[in-house]
Amino acid sequence: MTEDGAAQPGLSRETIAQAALRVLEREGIDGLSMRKVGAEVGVQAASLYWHVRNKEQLLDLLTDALMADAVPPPRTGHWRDQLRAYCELHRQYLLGKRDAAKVAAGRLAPGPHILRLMEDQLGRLREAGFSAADAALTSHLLGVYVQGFVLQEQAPLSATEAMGAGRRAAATAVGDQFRALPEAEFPHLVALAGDLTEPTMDDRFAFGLERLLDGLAALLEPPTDPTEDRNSTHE
Amino acid sequence: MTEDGAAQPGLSRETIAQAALRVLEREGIDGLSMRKVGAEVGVQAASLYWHVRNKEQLLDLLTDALMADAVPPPRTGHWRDQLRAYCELHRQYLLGKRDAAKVAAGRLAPGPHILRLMEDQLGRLREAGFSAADAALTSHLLGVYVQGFVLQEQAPLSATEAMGAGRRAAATAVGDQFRALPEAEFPHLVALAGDLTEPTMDDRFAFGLERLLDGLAALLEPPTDPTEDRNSTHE
DNA sequence: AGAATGCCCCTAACGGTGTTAGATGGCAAG
DNA sequence: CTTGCCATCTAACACCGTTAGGGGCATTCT
Repeated sequence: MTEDGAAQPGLSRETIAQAALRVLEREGIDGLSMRKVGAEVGVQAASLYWHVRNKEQLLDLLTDALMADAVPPPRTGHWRDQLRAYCELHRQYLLGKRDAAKVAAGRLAPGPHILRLMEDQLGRLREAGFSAADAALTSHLLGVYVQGFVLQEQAPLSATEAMGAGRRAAATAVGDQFRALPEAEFPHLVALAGDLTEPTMDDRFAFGLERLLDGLAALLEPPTDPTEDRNSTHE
Repeated sequence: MTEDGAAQPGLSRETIAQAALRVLEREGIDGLSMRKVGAEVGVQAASLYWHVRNKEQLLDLLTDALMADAVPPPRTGHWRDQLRAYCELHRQYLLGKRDAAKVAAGRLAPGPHILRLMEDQLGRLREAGFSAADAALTSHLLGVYVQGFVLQEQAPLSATEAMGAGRRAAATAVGDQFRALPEAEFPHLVALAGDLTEPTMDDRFAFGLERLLDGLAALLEPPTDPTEDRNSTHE
């Protein structure tokens, strides 16, 4: 009854996820509705419910599809460089897709693509010398950091940014806002207004990442003084 | 015309934010609608738009209100202990309010309560000896970590958990799911299934936090070898 | 061959959503 | 008394996720 006739008769979860990906890129997460995804695959919205329990599950599929074409960094060099490259790549993949972080936010979707990446990362951690328990905890930790960071990075700067000002202009506007606070009550916010707003997102990401890697390195090669408790997890 | 008559004639942004907080606690973020918030303050939904530009701005207000009764830890002891207490408290406050992390996710809402906490935290970082730039970056970093972590922590475990199984039971179910993967393709996921699913959220949070604090400590007291580049930011 | 079964999509509808436009009442100032 | 602003109202629009039930089409069973 549809005018075009669906291209492929086989309408699978995978097809739907890729259609959702296209709609997401075009309309953003607020414009991603079941009706539009249905239209994208040439089908009524209600028909999607044959393949998918509800929208939440579709978003789970979409989250995994976001990582479909992610390829891990080369497996050479120091573990620290590998891990850094891994996290930077993860960030770049999220930034590359519209609203990716918001889609994936607080979603535990162990689909095939995400499992593939986890497996790869765990292998590197084990090779680097981390214990089984530490490797597992570290993998989770890095995932939390990258996701949490990009989520904040992709967020609009409240009222300022949407008005057409660029990211950088918006940042200085926030800086002025900090500087305008009552100095008696917020001395540090006033004094550090520049430091809080000037660093680029790349700077911030690198800073946190290096701190994390330092902390992990300390875990791998414990300090010379054996009396101090570093709260490491031994297997 | 309303049957009860609003308690207070003064209907301010603050009043609305607190009403939204009550609705959030009762219905969760998916049940938080303008109509329900309106009903909570004894007013039609459309009337809220006199005080608030749109729902997004109401959520900004709500995000700040979430931190209204947060009180920073005592200002005594090692900076490391203070910072740890700070992050644990931040996590506890988020966990204490229903869906708090989802509300605050990817939202830059520098309201009065959040500004108060930032100011306090920056002061401690400066006292600990961090440079202005490092203090600013560190504050951002810790915020990202806690928010990102709790966001994941408050997320439902996909299909498993909603069915009535507890958090712990759901975790072991996910563990079995990992163990059931093809061992040739996912050797580490199979081997580390237990390590990945057994740690409690408290364990995971503490692990990441200690790594971060280690990394920050290294930044504060640089290693003896001055040739190595630690990527610290000097002011 | 004919019947039955399941798959996959359809139409129609329900209750709810955010948001806007315009009318309405009350209260303060000129 | 009138003017005008503030704050709320009613009504409506377009859209949302989701469910119920119908029907065609292929395969399989008798």
